[in-house]
Amino acid sequence: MDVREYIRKAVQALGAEAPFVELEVPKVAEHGDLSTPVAMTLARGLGRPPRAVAEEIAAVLSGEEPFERVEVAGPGFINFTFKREFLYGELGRLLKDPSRYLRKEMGKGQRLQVEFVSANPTGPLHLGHGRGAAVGAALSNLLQRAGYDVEREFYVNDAGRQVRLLGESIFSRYKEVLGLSWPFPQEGYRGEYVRGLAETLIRTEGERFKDSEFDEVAGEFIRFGVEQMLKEIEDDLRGFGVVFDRWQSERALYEEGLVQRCLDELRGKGKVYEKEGALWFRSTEYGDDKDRVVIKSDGSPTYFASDIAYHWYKIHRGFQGLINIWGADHHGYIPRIKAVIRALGYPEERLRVLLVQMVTLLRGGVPVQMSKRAGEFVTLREVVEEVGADTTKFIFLTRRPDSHLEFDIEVAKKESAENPVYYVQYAHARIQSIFAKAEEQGLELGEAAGLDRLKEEEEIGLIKKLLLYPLMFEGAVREMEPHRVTFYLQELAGLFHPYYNRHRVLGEEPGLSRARLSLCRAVMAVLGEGLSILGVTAPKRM
RNA sequence: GCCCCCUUAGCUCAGUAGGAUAGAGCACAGGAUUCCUAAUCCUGGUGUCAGAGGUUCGAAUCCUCUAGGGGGCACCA
Repeated sequence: MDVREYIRKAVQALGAEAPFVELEVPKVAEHGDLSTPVAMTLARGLGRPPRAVAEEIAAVLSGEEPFERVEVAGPGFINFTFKREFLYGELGRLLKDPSRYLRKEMGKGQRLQVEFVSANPTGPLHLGHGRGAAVGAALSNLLQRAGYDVEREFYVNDAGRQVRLLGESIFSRYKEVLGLSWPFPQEGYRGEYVRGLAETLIRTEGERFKDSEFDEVAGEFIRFGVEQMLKEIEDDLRGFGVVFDRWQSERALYEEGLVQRCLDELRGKGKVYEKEGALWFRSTEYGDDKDRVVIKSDGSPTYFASDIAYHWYKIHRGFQGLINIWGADHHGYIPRIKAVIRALGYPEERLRVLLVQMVTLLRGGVPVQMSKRAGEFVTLREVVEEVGADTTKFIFLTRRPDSHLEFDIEVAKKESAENPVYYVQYAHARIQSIFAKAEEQGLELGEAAGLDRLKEEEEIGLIKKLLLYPLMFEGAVREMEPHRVTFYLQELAGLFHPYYNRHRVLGEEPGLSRARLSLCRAVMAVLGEGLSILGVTAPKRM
């Protein structure tokens, strides 16, 4: 239903140009099925009153095939009402090839990389990581359906201080379990899982590190810890239904000389310089507050060094767009990384950073106390086990990522009967069940036919909503906002359930039943498509 | 001190690229099932869009200031 094309042509007939034709669904039914304020936007440039421009555009459009009525209203809106035959025709197209109708080609095979979660492999994933995972996965799915070639990547910070602290924490527990002692590192990881790791190590490696100093065996402890934690993280993510295409190790960036090569390139471009024994990156040249240290005066690299190399490497791997999904606490880091992109000679739009805000965990309205230092926190795994992956994801995806989220475990569970996710899934399951019944009754499903039998108000409403999916989809892709899908699905289910209650699909005269089955099939296809974007299951039975 | 994000109904949140009379769910009250799944449906009302200025035909949306909440400002990661 590309109404935009009609409008664009009509605008051109006036000798004007509309780079983007805004379309909206009017809040009031009297304003038609769809509306555009384009005349008002153009009026200024044309130096003419908005209503006059609107009248002229409307005059051109009123002859076009899809429209029953084209009206000018208010300050200069153009309101469209579709012909029934047009709606049936579009529904037929949707049914004929749902994925073609529902997945608008926007990416043209452009390669995009979405990097998300990227939690330090020093502990289990917590709920905040879960939010990033849900958003990242849904966004990736969304972009993929828009024709982008998407890679999902997890960046593993397996170099540097944090993993060393993990190693030493394990080492200390290792000694402790063996009845020896080793001072626990100041900022070590105090969670119970560290003791578990130490015990595992004793089981597999025995007591052979018993008399060692940490420095002698640091490499082994770090490698072991990282490996175990990564395994656990990957498991947790799988349990959450989130899978990555690629895991990029930070350590590998060093080992393969990529950090060095990248810094050399920057040096060649004059973007880094030596001062006071350290190597600095000229980020002020790109609007950052101050230049940033890349290599410290003791010769060791900062985190920034590998992050520079990492982004350099991503671009060199041929991605036209990089999307980073970060926790909001990293937002101060954005100007620095953008500066890197520009210093390397690429437009900063090459990188888009989406921030995901913090999650406050509640249980029955009371905040759950978490102490990172003491290693006490509620893990993603625990929440998924208690609440379920579908519900957890759905809750994450019913909020804008950049606003704080209160996640009340009790509410998420208690609501389970009236939880939004079930509301949507239930619509899907109900339709499945109608089909099962129809099959029992030997009713031919076959090709969509007799759609013009759908005359009930609820049916017309459903059809219109279905046909709006592409408009929603396009907006969600453009703005990279998967939560729009979530809201759309709730609205669609909100039209289906009343319809289901008021009208019967089966048991009507066969022609009508077949038409209604077709409508149901379309609703199911759209629900299924949307849920698959969100990574939420579409159950056949509930 | 400087910077970023947030503030919309009792609660949790939407509000699509500046558009018309600001919306859902929850909660609350009452009702619907001999019939395709009652995880459903129907009927009830709710707003100083944090506040004050500004930009314009038009602002919850853009700009400035103020208040409140969160986060960030290292040769930390």
